[in-house]
Amino acid sequence: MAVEAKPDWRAHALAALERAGYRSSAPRSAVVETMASEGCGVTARELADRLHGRGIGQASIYRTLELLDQLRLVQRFDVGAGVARYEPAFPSGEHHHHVVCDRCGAVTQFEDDDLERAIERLSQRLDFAVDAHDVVLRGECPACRERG
Amino acid sequence: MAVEAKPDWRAHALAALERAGYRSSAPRSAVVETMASEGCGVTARELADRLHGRGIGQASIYRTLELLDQLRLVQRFDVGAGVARYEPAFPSGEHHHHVVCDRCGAVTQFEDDDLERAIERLSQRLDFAVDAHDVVLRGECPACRERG
DNA sequence: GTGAATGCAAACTCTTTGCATGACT
DNA sequence: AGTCATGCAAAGAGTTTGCATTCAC
Repeated sequence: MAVEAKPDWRAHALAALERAGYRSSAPRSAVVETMASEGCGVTARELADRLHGRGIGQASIYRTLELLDQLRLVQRFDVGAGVARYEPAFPSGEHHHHVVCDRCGAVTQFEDDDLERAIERLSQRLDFAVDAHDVVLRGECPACRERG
Repeated sequence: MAVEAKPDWRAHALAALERAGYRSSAPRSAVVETMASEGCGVTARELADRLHGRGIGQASIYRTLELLDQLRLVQRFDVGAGVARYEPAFPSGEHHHHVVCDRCGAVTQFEDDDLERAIERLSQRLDFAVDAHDVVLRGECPACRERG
């Protein structure tokens, strides 16, 4: 738990917010703080549940997440079920994708250069100006497989 | 409009429902019918709006879509915004993925063998027993690009 | 006739918004 | 002081569920 997200996303995010002219406030800091320690695949509701005890309203959570998303400080993704998940995004542009367990809902991440290359080549032959992509794999996680 | 989905998904779907022991009913037929003619990327709400005039309740639409999804007769996917989209699925397993325009929301489909191969290779080195995948690209569609 | 399927409406969940209050610069 | 940002609560949108009724077999 509480493993710090790689380079120091927390500081990066707070600096970016200030640079963009947004005020520093308790809710914003708390969201950044929690996402930095929480890491991958947090939902707004989870953040809200955790931060409500500190007197932070859910509206601020959603507003902060929207803000962070606009500034490209977090990446938003869906694994179905109509709940948005968020995770820290790094300026380097490096990223990963997700595998979801159909039985227990567990979300794990992975990276794959071949996949990235295939998507890049593919993007060039499409009419669209592609600037982002999401890949979600579905299946059974190791734990559920063992359970039969 | 009303272009028939390739091999005859309509007949295939109705037969599969019957074979699985489900009763034939007006709502189920209407959903299959509409999806066959509508094709790619329909939302439950769109179906409901269209079929409500024929005295079909939205609950039946959702229930039928869930059923078709379980039987793998439709593929469900999300392009964000928290709305589920559905489209006919073929037993051959052949499928495609989607590009979404960030500006106007237009959804287009594409296929790519390289991409499929990359995902297959990748799936084998993961702990998960992967049995499905979704890929969503995002960007600007040709029309929006021209508009600047 | 009997049980499955339906339609309606209410309930739920996630997310967004209006507005008065409070906080940062 | 002047705004920007917050919290609360209500409103929205999409989807699910309970239940009496209807329909397929």
